[in-house]
Amino acid sequence: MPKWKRDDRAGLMTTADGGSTTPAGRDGAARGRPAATSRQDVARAALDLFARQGYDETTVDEIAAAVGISRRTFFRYYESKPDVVWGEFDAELGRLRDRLAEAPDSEPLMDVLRRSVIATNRFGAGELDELRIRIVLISTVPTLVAHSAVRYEEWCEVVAGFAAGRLGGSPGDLAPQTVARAALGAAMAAFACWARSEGGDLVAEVDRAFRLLATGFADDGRDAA
Amino acid sequence: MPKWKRDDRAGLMTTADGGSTTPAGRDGAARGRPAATSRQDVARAALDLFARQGYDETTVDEIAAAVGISRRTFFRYYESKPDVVWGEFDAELGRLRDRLAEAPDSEPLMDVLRRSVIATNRFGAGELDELRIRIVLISTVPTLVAHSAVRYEEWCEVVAGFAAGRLGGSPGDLAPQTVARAALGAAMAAFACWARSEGGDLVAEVDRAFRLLATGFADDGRDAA
DNA sequence: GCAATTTAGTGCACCGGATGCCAAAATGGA
DNA sequence: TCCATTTTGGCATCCGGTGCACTAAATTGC
Repeated sequence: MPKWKRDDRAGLMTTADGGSTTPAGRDGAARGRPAATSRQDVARAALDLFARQGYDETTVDEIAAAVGISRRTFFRYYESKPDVVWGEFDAELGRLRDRLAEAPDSEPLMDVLRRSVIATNRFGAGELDELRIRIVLISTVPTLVAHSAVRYEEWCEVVAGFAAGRLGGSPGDLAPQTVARAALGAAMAAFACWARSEGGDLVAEVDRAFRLLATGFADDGRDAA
Repeated sequence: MPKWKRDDRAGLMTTADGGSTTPAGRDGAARGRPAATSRQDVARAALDLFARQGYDETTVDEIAAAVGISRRTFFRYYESKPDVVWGEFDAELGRLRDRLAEAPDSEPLMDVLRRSVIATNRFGAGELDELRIRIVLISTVPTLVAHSAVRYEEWCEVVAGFAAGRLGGSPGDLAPQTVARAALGAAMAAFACWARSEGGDLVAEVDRAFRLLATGFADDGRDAA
């Protein structure tokens, strides 16, 4: 039995770098050798290369060279090349989970969902340019589209858990799953549309998409509000 | 303006093996060297191995050995390892496109969608076992979840095209995109639920999911019909 | 000032998927 | 028999990713 390599990436943390081996996970008194760079710096260099020469045309070695670390070290900052584009997704997902949990029971399911998704995606004006680059990459480069699916799966689990609490039954049941995956679809559509267009408003797009979803498409798309 | 460099694997055929380099694409008079095996045989051997020892634990070399071809030849039958699990998806997608196009304008959007998705997924009793294996793999093995996203993207394009025709505007607009991705979500939820449970009815699950979606979730999930 | 400890970085070997290239095999037909 | 045609197969190569052993730099306590 060779048994090289199992997948076993089960251990995901809710907050960014939850005490793992990743460097740059320090705040106060720095003990051992200081980190040569930071996740941010790596991401900046990588995104820059991606924008200039394309994602698939940029090798990990190039990114590593650009920030002055070795290839091996790159993989200590990010688990994989696609992860650079996703950035601090884990933390964001945790915030979404919290918001959903804190919502009052009186508030309708879809309202909570729309409000929470919007709230976890409020970005400052300075962040929007980079966000757009990230989203365009994620939604157009096949390699990234593929990798992203795993992230979306985590997102769906969170939403399905919340929906199951509201609708009854377990998160794996059809209704919560349908709600979760449809909500994901709405969010993806909104983000992609925003990223592709020039001067749009992200929040407005997300809002529209979720209201469309809540109303249902039975009336052939004449949306209220 | 940076160039985003698309992958450019655009050349996908609608019918299985539309004259590409893939072997086994012959029907009548065989001229050159005969193909050593068929896509079906490769798929059977591969799925068998996947079921017994797991997807990630099965290498392409093992599959190739099982059907008695070389590793290199395997990649002529299937573009990639995940593609084996997806099988003849391209053909199915083509049929969906046709059905959507043929639907009468009088029929409501969501009805057409539900009916067409169900129609393209009617399987004989003998095919259900294999289908279940495929779907369980696709929806649980991370590698396959990832790869599948690219296929789903193609599916969404077809549905968005149809929705744009009904709603007006271009397929890239928010409304058609939201419809398409939400529909995809419903379909995925239905398939996954069916595959995980034992004695369920696939058609019934898809029907339920799409009706749920059409109604909208605004009323907190008390579904009609 | 000096070990011990802690943390980060590095080099190397190796795996597995995927691709391009070219030669070898197997067939039908002139 | 020789040729065109088509598939196969081996080989080299690329790239992402991982395990392992080892080195480098900093802090703490003596």
